[in-house]
Amino acid sequence: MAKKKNEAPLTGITVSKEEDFSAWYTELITKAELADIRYNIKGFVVYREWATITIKKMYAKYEELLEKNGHLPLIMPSLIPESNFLLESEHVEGFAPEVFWVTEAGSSGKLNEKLALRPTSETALYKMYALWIRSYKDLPFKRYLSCQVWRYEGKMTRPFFRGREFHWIEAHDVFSTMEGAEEQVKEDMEVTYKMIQDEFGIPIIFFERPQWDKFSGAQKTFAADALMGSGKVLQLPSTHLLGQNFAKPFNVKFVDKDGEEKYGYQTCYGPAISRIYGAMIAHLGDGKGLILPFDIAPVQIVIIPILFKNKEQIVLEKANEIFDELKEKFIVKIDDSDKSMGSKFYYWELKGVPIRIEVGPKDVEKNQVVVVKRHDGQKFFVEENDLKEFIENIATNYTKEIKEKSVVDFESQIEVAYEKDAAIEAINNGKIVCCGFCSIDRASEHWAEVVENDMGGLVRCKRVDEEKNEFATCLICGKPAGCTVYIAKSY
RNA sequence: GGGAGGGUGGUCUAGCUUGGUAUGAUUCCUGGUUUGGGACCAGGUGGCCGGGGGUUCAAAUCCCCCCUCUCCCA
Repeated sequence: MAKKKNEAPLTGITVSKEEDFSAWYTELITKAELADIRYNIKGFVVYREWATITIKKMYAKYEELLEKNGHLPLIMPSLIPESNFLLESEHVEGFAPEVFWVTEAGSSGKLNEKLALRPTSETALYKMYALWIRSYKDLPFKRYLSCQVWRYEGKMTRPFFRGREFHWIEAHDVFSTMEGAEEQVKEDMEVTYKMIQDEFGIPIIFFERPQWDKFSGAQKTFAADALMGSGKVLQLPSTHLLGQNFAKPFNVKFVDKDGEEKYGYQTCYGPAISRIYGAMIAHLGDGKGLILPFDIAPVQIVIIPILFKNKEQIVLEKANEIFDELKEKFIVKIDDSDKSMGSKFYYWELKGVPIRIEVGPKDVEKNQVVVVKRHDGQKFFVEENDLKEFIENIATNYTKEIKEKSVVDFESQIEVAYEKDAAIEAINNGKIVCCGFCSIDRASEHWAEVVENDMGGLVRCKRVDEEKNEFATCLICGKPAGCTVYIAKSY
């Protein structure tokens, strides 16, 4: 960050999001008091009150929908014995480099068996699943946990986006057939659209990841990429078809109708709420600070009394009246601190409170108030008698409005490329490239490395919502194309 | 994984080259005057100068190690 010298710190944001995203994001985090990065372990940050309230609400929404879809909650230990962890070899290989290990305890010193701080909970849960699942009548078996996980990230960390500890939900489901598992993957994707796009206002597209980029131990991985504008994408939730890859080593078996013992078919789904929060504030925020969806804002309405000498009393009385009228349905706050009016405006805009109500002496005289919407700055003079209905109306539409504004026209960001040079140019122009590619099997991994090195983009791979294959040859190796893929820069 | 730059009251910082009482602003607290888009006056609180070691009569400053943050590139 380019530090400003000798400048009194204002509460507001001083750099534009478009000109310097990193500096903007850092200022937002600090000044809106979302995270405190002064906790002295690399990659670990403190989530402050304002962020925590919203994150808890996001969890609640997600959990409600998962439970509606038949999931039950669990709380699992955060330590996993090494012997569990080693059972599925591909999984171990993928996660081993990132695991925090607990090797010592108390004054007695070294532990007999080292314990992993869970980087994800498959190897903790499936041991238990093997004990709990007995019959086809137990299936489908759908459980989820809301927890934190630890991964020793080598990449640059950034609050909420990427840390060595993050907060997520993981759902782990078992089915008697492969078809059941495949249906679950589709349900996971629907849930993702509903939450991320409709509730949190972030536009996404699902891709089937290539074999070399899938979840370690999965048969297939489907991952949502958030479209962050300017062609860059950010991976958000992914859902994984595990098939019987884990069921066999963990012995997740059931007795079927025909009396035979069979292995279950599994899926897992992992929305990282902390990262979704980061993506949300980054995507929706503006030069004034946060913009939040209505339901998950820590404060939904702030009432600001404008206090003139000798008229404080009538204004405060009116403000309290309005507060009482709205507090049943909404989270309302009166800011009657002795700061000046203007600095209160800036402060609550920074905090992303969706609705501001101003009450001044003039308003009291006219039996009206001033209502301002945070996300578009629209200002209304509202008759006192109409206020409740007016606010309810804003509340209903607020999130829809910010979603519509934030939906990126995906098609306009795509550029079809038949030549590598054209593709490189398109990537450099901030486009997502659509092109032919040899295949998504491991054999093609080195061609993806070529893409990364020569083009600066990553193969996000096959789009889930289309099945086209219109390219004759692979853009990179020139052999017949096996599929149509998308290539984009990534955060 | 590679590179660059930082860490001094809560925050932003001056001082470091050339070692010698820690600089200013802001926040916060007290009192007063104010208030339709970042108010003002007066007084006050607040520092193991990121941590450890070394050199020195003397270290924020010089040397070594560590921690941590930010940014850029793969």
